[in-house]
Amino acid sequence: MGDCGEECEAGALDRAAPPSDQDEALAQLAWAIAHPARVRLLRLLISRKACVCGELVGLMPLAQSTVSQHLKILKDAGVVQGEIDGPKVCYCVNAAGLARLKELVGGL
Amino acid sequence: MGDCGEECEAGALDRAAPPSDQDEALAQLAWAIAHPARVRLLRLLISRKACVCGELVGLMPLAQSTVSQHLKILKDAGVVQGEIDGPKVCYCVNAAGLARLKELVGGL
DNA sequence: ATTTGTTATCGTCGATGAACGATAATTAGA
DNA sequence: TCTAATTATCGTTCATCGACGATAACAAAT
Repeated sequence: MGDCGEECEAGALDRAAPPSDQDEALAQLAWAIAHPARVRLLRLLISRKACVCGELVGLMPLAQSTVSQHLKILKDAGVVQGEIDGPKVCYCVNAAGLARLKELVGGL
Repeated sequence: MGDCGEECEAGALDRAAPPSDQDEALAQLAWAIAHPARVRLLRLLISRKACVCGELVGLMPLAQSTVSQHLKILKDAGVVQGEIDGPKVCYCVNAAGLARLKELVGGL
């Protein structure tokens, strides 16, 4: 499994450096999908099984306000996007945000 | 950007289904890296700039107990692995866990 | 203008996260 | 055995999350 055999000492590296922007960006994106409900919402939007908020609510075992909160979190993180469509709101994936998430995770 | 133009209605899908195992697994892994300090720790271990807990502490602007907690979280999530090496503990990446994270995120 | 339907926000509550200092546990060496 | 060094755990404090019901905000139709 893990190969911790050889000693590996810290090279010349900033001592106690503050978190880098990349670290913060990844942490923020990861946090957006760090909840089963949000993962589910994201998957539903990706598969385009549903777009309108009301439909999403119907597919989740959660109250409308709770789903709205989760959608807001996904939106604030830039993973999801919402367009007003009459009295309803049609959510869809923000391709750029999702790509960035994949890129940052893949680049680990 | 987003193409929310066409209507997409929900097909035949379980109403209010509980979160699937995959959703929970991804959420759990994502949560492990949903904090800048943990991302940084993971990056340090990936680049093998440091393995021993003490060195990691020296590279973070956090108390020893806090770093230990974050390492425990990463370990519990299966992203990191620790082997006892004398009085010290040598941490290293759990390749399988990291691969699973990448796989789940990439599969979105 | 009023009503109806849809979504966002507010306020609250219980649970959990994040940080720290202090202390225990463990191991190697004197 | 006792000490020194390293790491994990405990207990506390403050802040934030997650969930809900209730209510406000908004658009369309009557």
